[in-house]
Amino acid sequence: MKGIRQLAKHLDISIGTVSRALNDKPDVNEETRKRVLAAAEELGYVANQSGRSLRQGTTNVIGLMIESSKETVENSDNFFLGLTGGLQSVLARHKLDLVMLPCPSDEDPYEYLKRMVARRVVDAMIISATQRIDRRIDLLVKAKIPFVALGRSSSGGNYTWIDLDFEGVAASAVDRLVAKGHRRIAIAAPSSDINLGYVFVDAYQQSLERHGIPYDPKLVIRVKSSEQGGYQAGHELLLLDNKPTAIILIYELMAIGLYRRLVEAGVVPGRDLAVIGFREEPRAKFLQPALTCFRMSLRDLGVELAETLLATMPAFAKFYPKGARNTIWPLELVPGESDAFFLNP
Amino acid sequence: MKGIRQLAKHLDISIGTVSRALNDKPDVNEETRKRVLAAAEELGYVANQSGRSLRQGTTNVIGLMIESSKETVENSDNFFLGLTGGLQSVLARHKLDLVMLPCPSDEDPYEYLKRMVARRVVDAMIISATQRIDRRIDLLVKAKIPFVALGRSSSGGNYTWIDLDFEGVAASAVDRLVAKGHRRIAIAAPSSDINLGYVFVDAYQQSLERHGIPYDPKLVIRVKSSEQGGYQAGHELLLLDNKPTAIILIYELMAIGLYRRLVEAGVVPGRDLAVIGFREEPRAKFLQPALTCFRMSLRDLGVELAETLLATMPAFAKFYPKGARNTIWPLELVPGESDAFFLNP
DNA sequence: CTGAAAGCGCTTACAG
DNA sequence: CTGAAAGCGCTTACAG
Repeated sequence: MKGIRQLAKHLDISIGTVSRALNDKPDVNEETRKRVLAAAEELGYVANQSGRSLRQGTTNVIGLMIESSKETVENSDNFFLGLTGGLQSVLARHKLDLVMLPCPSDEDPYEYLKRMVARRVVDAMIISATQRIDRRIDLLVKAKIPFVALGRSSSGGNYTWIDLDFEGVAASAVDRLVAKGHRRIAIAAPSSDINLGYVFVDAYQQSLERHGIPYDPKLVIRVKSSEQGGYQAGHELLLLDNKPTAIILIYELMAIGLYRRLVEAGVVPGRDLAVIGFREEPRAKFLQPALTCFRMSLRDLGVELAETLLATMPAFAKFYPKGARNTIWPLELVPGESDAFFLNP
Repeated sequence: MKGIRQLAKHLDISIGTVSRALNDKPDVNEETRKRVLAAAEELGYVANQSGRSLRQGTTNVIGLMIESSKETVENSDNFFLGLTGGLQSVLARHKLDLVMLPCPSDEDPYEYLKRMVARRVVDAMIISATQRIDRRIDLLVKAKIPFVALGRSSSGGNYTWIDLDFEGVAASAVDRLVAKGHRRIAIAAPSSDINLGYVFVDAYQQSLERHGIPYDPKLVIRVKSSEQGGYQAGHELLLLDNKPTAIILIYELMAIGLYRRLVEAGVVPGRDLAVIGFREEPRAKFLQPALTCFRMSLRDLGVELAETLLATMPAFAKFYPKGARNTIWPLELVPGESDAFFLNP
């Protein structure tokens, strides 16, 4: 089976009718439609996507751009794979397919995205790991490609995004620690220019202020968002003159490295130092003592991302009356033992 | 900037010349080529992929199919993301792009692949997690789509694959344990129909035989390929009447769950029970005592996969004289402490 | 309800 | 070296 032409010839009808039957258009004789569908199934005919795309001006493919830097590969969990389930469950309603576009680590993400967008391989894009200044957003806005960003940014003006509730996490963590008597609370923040670092540190600062605790820049420890970064954070923390009694982590895998460094130094998390981790993570689950952290559903986030994205696409907006919007995605506290103790005054 | 037509008009030359200049064809005036490239860069013109694909009959896209079952999402590490670096470094030589195609968990992988193949969204495919009987392979062979499978299978006859050296791992693990005095060696094997399970158990059996150790089916513990599976394996091992003194794991994350169950039972890995894990994994690195396991480079495997795939593609075979082939990918033993003790006779 | 035809944006023989 | 034209495989007004 080659193309629609052969299928039409085989059925002895025109290609127009075959196309209409296959695409569920009205005004096709039911009998004819059945014959066409049966023959297509039998001969394994499926319309060539390039032909469709060219004619329709739409690819019916949604791209999820992922950055596969060495750091991401070694340290990220399956964050993106976790999103795909929710994304696909929504996209499937509209017969849209999801493809993941891994940006090569030696290619500039901006150039990569530009190329993908210009070639029109997808109808819309999901980007993530937004930077404080992120030219990708300006690019997408300017190219008028529907998109949603997982993460806020200073770039792009009024674009559509969903972001995790870093403010809520920071406030909740600080409140919890202060309630247990902590006043010197450190934070491990990313050394990169990723936007969430700014948001998190700001929120941390404001939370301290609410409790009348002076902000000490020495307690903001800048490290890589990785297990190694967590180890490094532990290391630097131990070198501080006026040691903090608690630390809040901004990235899930940091906890593993941090615990490791603390154990080496004979410091017991949850007894000598209070630790609050970020996102609950299968890999960090077995840490002893159990890590206090925050829970969210990647699947639900995927659903929200997809529905928000579709709301920005002219062809689907009507199904999503909530419209393109900006959403702060909540996380739920999961109390553990890593911050259970009360500080003696 | 819309299409090649506008670009040509802007330059006041024909679209044919524009196309030839952009595609590095010979017989284009150097001056003209420069003008075209400059104008394309300036106006941000990149050829529409659908138009190219339709005309050329090739998409210049390679698909990497990944299955995103709940189990994979929660437990697999970034195995696939780890491959992309190596894959892309080879594909970039030929201006081929890599897309990851995540099969929705509620869709049959066979149907998903069939749809992707029929729509001609990719020129060639990489599949993985091959089953003992895997209809996807028959499908790809029949459809004459170039492909390479990461994993052997009984299906498909003489197809192109790369697979890990499970035989070598099993032999090396058994030899090592026997040398330390072990005679009752258990193995945690996958409960699914994935082909590597068969290969691994067979190799384990043969290795025992070489040492004249009788095969005891009770020592083959079938569990899920996950951290939880490892926990379960530990649990079942502890219930055995005639307990093994050693266990070989077939999946990297099992070690974490196994350790957890052993610790609960007061059984110390590396003292009371010898443990040999499978692939070295960042997440399992911090296990105490350090896990004896096997190392491989995902990046190098990605390179090998890409080069093998290209050898199966008529347009690129000439660059890869080694041709389409079947490769057993070696792993290197990384000695740890988890099996360091000698068994008292 | 169906068919004939146009045209989506490209690349590529072919002619000059 | 360049231009004019055909045609890749579809979908979709348009005519009947």
